[in-house]
Amino acid sequence: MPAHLAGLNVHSKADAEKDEKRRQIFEAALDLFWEGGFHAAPMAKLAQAAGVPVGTIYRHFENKEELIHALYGDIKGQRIKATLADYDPSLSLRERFDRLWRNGFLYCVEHPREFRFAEQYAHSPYLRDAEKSIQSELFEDLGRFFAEGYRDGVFKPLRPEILTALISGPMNALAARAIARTCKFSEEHMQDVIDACWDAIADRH
Amino acid sequence: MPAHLAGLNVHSKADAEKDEKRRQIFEAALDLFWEGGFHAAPMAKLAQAAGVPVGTIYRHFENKEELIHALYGDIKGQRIKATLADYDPSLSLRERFDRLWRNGFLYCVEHPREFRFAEQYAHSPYLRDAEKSIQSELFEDLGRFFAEGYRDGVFKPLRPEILTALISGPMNALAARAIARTCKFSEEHMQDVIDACWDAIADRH
Amino acid sequence: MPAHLAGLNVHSKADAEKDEKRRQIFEAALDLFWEGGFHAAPMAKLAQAAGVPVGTIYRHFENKEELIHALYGDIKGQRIKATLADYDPSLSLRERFDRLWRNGFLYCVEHPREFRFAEQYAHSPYLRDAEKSIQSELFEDLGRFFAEGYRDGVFKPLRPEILTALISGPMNALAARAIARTCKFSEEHMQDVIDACWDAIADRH
Amino acid sequence: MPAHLAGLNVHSKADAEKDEKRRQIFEAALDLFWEGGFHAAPMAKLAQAAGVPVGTIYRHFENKEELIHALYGDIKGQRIKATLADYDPSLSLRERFDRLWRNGFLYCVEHPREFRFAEQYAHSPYLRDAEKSIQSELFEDLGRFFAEGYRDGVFKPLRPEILTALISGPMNALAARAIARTCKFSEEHMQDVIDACWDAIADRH
DNA sequence: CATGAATGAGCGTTCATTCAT
DNA sequence: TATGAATGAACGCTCATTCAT
Repeated sequence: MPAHLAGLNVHSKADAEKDEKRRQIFEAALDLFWEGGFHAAPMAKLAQAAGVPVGTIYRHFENKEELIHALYGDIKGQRIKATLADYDPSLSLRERFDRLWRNGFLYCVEHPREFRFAEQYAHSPYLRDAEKSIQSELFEDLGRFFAEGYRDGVFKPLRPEILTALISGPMNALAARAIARTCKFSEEHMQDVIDACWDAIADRH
Repeated sequence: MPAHLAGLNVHSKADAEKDEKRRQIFEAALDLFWEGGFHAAPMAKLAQAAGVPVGTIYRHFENKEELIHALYGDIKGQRIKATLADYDPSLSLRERFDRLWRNGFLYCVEHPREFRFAEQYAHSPYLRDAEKSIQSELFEDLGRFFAEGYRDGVFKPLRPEILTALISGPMNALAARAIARTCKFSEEHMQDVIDACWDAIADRH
Repeated sequence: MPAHLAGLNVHSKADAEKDEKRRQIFEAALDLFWEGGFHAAPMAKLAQAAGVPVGTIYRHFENKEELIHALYGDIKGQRIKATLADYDPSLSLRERFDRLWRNGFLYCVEHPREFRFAEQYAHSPYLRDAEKSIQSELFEDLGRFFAEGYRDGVFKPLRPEILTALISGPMNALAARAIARTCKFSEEHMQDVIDACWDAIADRH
Repeated sequence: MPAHLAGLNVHSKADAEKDEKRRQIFEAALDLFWEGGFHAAPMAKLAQAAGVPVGTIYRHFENKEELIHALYGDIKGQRIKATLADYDPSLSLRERFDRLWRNGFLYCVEHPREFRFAEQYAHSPYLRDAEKSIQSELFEDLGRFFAEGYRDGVFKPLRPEILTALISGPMNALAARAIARTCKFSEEHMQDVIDACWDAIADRH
């Protein structure tokens, strides 16, 4: 690679290594947090579990708190990405709803460490700074999805926060149960819940 | 009180004082937990805020963890009690549902410290022992309420955990928002949400 | 008992009760010290094990340290008493030696709690005040025993402390082993050791 | 040292520093334990006396108990080493016995802090794990010494534990006295005691 | 006199962060 | 730049002793 183009490269070898370290630290954190919450993870233990020296963590994150915020941001992004993975605007609203719910729920159930951490974080005093870290581009599809539902009179004329609560409230509650009991919901159960959530938000006129 | 009845009194003066201390400690804990979570409340600070010496806390609770478990149990009981405060089996299922939801939601919104603590606890690694602390008598009414709904075909034939998630999921999510924003939902909003939750669980055949 | 003689009674009923309490406390202390040394015995635990209220211990002993000193004095007295139990000045020196050694050793082995406590005490910083608590009358026989041995040229002309060390040194060391291994020395073994100790102190000219 | 041999050095500079710290901590512990036993030495005080921060102690020893065990092991090794310092298999058994006893005794008397600590430890509830820490190689000479004595019929046919008790029992008892009184035994006294111990173990047929 | 709940100084230990190498 | 030993404030908890009842 010519020297004058080096700067254009988004991912140099050094960057790749940096990302790799970051990933390792996140993984180690998820493992330790899963086992015993934020407290069960002293930085030294975290570093060892991640296979990096303690000092290295501080080169990637200003301090423990920032590491936690960053991890939350990362997971939030992943969850949204997974939720929208196969989003197809050409499908009907109802079909899109099904997919979105199913995707979101499956992400939680298939990423228990991530889900549990996010729940813990979201209900802890760390939450404050959270809103900043949303990758807003990902929300565009969701925004259009809601707008369409309102426009066509398919959704009840309730504030978006309320619709969101009617959807993600049950989703999170059931994901937590599914994880705690380590028994996956059957496909049929899941469809029942999706239908129920749809009933909650759909306007029957 | 006649002397010959003194022995029948469940609460002696000493017991009353003990309860009073317990209350003070719980109150101090709620204040400090509200401000900064479990960590922001060292036992010494807690003791000072409660106006008791450190050692006294340990006469009431085996250790910090048990204090937290006990506080959760206490709040859980309060919430259930508040939810069922004016439960009237002679009302229609729908009317009872409205009251239950409203009562539960208002308890959360009117007891933000208690609600936030309970949410934090429920999503933390402390959760494990929680189930034990349920005062099961209080659940009897709720049990009958669900049973009646199933029997009459008013509720969808879904497992009770699912119905519960469809009700308390949105309730908690909205209470958290209401508290965080420190703006109460209007009466009208609340009724909309109750209706939506009813739609989620009600069987339309 | 006529009232005017009450004062002459060394042991009134109250005194007897006092002794009984004292005994209970000593017993509880020996049990707890045996299990885990001085530290494993908080005053509250001690009181509970003794079946008396905490305050009562402080009516019998100024503080924990004095209780320990008193217990040591008590045991020291018991051991000397047991050692001299069947002392008979009319026997030969050698016969008396055998009995003394045997008695002393058996006291240790048969009172492991007392022995272990005394050893622990004697090698701890508590020792300082110990010498005071000897009941000197009991030593008279021993004093005469040694004096006789020196006078008749049966014992080596060494300072009494040295003779004592030559006798009680091995006795304590072996008692400790016997207790730790929970296997009693056989009669034959014991006689061998007594003979060896005698060889150590006896002057062969 | 030539550069190509540097790697062969068992003790790097860092190791040397570590040993130095360890020594400082041991020294401080001996000073404080001498003055008032295990209790008179809170970790903070210990750290200050050793001239290191508290945390540093915990980098060298898992906890206070392990520090005490390690100190005991260290002293035990020193004592054995001192006892065998000039061991010469070509000397007669009796000459070797004299040297061993004298060396052992002098170590105690010349290292009063070490001796007192070891005695305290050996009679405390800590003892349990002690046996592990013996440097067994050092015992080889002693083992051969005893074996030779038995083989040649010089020693009484008693179990080694008994012979040991007959030797070290008086040694420790006298060392404790010598230290407590801070008056050294004269050379003559010491020889008398050595002779007495020899009489205790030697078989006269 | 008898009681045992109350007290709070003091303990052993942890761990986020720094900085000499 | 990379490392991980060093740091010490802060924590949860204990327990000898007191004193109101």
